[in-house]
Amino acid sequence: MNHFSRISEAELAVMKILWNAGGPVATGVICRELSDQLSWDRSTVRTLLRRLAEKGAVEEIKLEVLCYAPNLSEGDYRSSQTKSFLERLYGGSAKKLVASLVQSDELTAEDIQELREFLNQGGGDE
Amino acid sequence: MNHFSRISEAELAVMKILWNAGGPVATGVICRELSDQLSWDRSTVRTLLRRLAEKGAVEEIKLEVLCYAPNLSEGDYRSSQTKSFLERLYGGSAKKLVASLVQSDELTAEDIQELREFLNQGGGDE
DNA sequence: AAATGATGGTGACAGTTGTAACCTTGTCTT
DNA sequence: AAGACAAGGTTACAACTGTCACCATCATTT
Repeated sequence: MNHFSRISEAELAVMKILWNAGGPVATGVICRELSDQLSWDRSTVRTLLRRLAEKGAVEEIKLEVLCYAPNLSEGDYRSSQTKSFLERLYGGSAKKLVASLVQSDELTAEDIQELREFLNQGGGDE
Repeated sequence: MNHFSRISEAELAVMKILWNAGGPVATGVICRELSDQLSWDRSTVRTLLRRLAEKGAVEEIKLEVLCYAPNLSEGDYRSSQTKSFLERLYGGSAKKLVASLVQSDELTAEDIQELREFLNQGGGDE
């Protein structure tokens, strides 16, 4: 379930489009969107789509026209990436990560308050 | 200060050794350590060191023998990586990241307990 | 002295990633 | 019909990564 982990930076931008769309999206639509957003060439985007399909990260659907749909959810992807990121940089210590976030001002005082509440009420397991 | 961001996965293992050491570390020491830990060949490790030096991520120091020392701190690296990771996957919302950590089963009960304590005691600001 | 082992220099090679270009065919416009 | 476009197929190419191999030299051991 996580051998999709090898989604590259550029490929991720494509995935985001697919995640935001409800269903399958046509090649042309994806290309135009990324061309607008990031000035990527149609060829470039199609290469990324092809590679994602080869990796199994998206499904290629033949409708009127070629369409693509994600084979993994954004949530699942985020989870697996977060897990490996945590492992790689913080030796798996979520506390260290959060401490780092707090220290670098990525978390506002309100965020922290919210998180406290979140954790103190059923946020955790138990 | 963050054009070092392009440290690869394997290179990171080398950096960790350097970060853990107080001062410059000899090539041989690094190679032996990584050979033990990860069964990497001496050549492999030396290639990584060479590339890190080319990128400016480490300094090559000529003592009795070639030694290496990091050019950026682990903390700085973690910060910059965390920031970009946060941006890429959570649109910059640290709160979402933490919520995701808590919700997914990535954290053990103890992890969560630690986080609670961390946030409840001086963890936050104010 | 010859063999052994550590150190350093350099080259290589396949897989991944970013970034297209070129060509063909079907369709829509004029 | 002829030209302009969109869509799809295929190829390319350089930079980055993971993994070494080969070679020379210097010091140490036998």
